[in-house]
Amino acid sequence: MLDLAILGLLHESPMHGYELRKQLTTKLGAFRFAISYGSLYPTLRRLQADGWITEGAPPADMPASAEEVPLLTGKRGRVVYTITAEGKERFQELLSAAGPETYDSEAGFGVHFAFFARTDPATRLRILEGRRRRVEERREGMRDVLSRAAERLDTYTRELQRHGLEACEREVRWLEELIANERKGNTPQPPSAEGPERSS
Amino acid sequence: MLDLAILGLLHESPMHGYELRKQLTTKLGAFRFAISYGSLYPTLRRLQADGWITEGAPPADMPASAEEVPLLTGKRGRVVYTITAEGKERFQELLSAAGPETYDSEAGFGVHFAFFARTDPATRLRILEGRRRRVEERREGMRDVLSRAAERLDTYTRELQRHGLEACEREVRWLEELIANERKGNTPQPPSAEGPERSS
DNA sequence: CGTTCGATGTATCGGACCGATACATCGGGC
DNA sequence: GCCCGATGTATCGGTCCGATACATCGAACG
Repeated sequence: MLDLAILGLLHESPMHGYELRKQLTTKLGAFRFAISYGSLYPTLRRLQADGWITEGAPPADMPASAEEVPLLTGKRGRVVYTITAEGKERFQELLSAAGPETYDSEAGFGVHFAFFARTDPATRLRILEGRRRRVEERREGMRDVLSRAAERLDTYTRELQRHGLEACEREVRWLEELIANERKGNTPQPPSAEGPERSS
Repeated sequence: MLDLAILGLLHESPMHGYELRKQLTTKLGAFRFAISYGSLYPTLRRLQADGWITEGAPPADMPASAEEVPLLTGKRGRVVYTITAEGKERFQELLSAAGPETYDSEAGFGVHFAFFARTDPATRLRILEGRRRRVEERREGMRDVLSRAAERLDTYTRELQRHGLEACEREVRWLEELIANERKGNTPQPPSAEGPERSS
């Protein structure tokens, strides 16, 4: 899961750890995702041991990134990680492997979703529908609590449930829009201004 | 954090592990919280070693729960955990200790919030404002990404950010309602039907 | 000119927590 | 009589976090 995120970011451009972490928290952080160095560096070393990334700038057979690497590293920069060809294969493999862990955790879904542009349409749909089902289950659970046991809850607990339920309902609606868009054309969000959420 | 949750639930009524876990995921689960047995049982043993809970039914000086315990256990039930007097003190202590870890994690905030009915008003306000500040920071981060780097993101990543931003904005609004209510009267959510969120 | 300070950068350790798993018992359906 | 799903206790390996310790760089300030 962290593997996927790191490989995906390094696929776009080589980076060192610090920058990598920033991108992880900003680009993928929307859906609750913040990785600490205590996870990042061991993972980087493991990815390196498995041959999916290499330490040091691309070894001259990748001149395409010659314009970007210096921007990120200066020359004071320390360890720059670059994805290998095997790493790119591994990335695609992880992208398609959308098991239950993809839907269950916020972070897992967020990371997969962030790389949807490089995911094949069938997998995209599978992930979105799996996620929707998962959130619907959560929603039903909260509805049950609120309808069947509301009088046994104090005001704060009830308000907490109400807010959680509302968040679930919004997410389901969001997912349904995305699924509908996915089924129609491939274009997920046609350039119709920035206010399609005003429909409700 | 898990300590607080367990002590709070056992404060209401003695329970065994299985039931405890169900309550943890339903009552406190609204704000993302699901504990596994791999955390629950070691924590129970630690709480027991520290003298905050005891194994076995309440030792006869607590006849008040005589109606509830059999409902939960039958007589086939195994280990029933009961909070001690020291445990109740510890619970109050943890309730008031609202450090940054209270605002930072979803789970931490959710658990504290669920016990607001037993938290003093000053602490309630402190927690709500701390949480609001935290979510506002997240929100600003996402706004920056969307306004300053939107053209560098693909459609899916942008949509992910947009959805995350919207969720943050909703949560801030929710927190502000709660804070306003907290400042006015103590009654957090007066019985004005169930639709105060339609104001927007 | 030095020096202090915040941003950048690499790295590790203890511990919290998860996910899977193993087992055992109970009530009820077939 | 037998199996099966819900209830119930417990552990283990592994993932990830939070705190921390460093070291370097550019800029601000006296």
